[in-house]
Amino acid sequence: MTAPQQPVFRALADPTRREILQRLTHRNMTIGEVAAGFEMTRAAVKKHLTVLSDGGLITMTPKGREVVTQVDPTGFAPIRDWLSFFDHFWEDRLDALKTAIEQENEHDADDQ
Amino acid sequence: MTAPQQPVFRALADPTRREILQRLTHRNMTIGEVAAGFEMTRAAVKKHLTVLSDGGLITMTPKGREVVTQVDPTGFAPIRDWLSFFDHFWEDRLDALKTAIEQENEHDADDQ
DNA sequence: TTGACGTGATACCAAAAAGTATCATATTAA
DNA sequence: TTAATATGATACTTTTTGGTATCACGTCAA
Repeated sequence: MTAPQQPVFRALADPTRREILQRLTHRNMTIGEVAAGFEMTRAAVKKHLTVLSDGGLITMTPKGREVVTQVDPTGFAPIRDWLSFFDHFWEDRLDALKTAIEQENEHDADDQ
Repeated sequence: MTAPQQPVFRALADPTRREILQRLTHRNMTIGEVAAGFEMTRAAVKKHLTVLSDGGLITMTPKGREVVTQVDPTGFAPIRDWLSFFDHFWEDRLDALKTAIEQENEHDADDQ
């Protein structure tokens, strides 16, 4: 169970892709609709969508001759998990700091 | 107050840099010590450290002729903030879904 | 059925990023 | 002081990535 989070971080590294994600939260869109919202070509936008899909952040569902793209909330899990590692770390650090301060205070009391 | 998060996402996009971050949580290290833990050259590792620093994820403090690198917990804030946008979105969506289900149940009761 | 429409796929280009090699500079220790 | 050490800085190579252009294919509508 180790680190297949590269596709997710890769997907989020580009500002256009992050923008696409935000827009898709408002409403699901076909590939053409997403592309219409950007200055670049359809092919470029579709590449971004593929990267987002590879990262598990969106799903692409064929519907007739169109393809509906929508955000997949579960795709964010790997990032959250990775970040939680640091959360635990900070908690432990803070606990240690707290303990140290308490002991320091006890010593101060002893000194008096 | 909008979106200077590109450097952070950029910094996290590379697996070597994420690995460096994790190792730095165990103990602060000089540039040389960090570099010693990887197969690549010092120059390459130092580049990664620069990117991490630009992203605000680590601090680099000169100490004599050495430079001590350490994780900066506050640097993670931009990502968390960005992710929180989606959190709120999901919450709202769930609330809407819950309301819809409740109304659905009321209709069912009416039908009986 | 035929043509327009939405998408898939491929080849190609340019810029950014990852990495190496090399040399310069400052600091520490013998 | 001198030599070893740690880092800074620059130039260069290679790979990845973001982007365009083009054409093929399936689907829908007149």
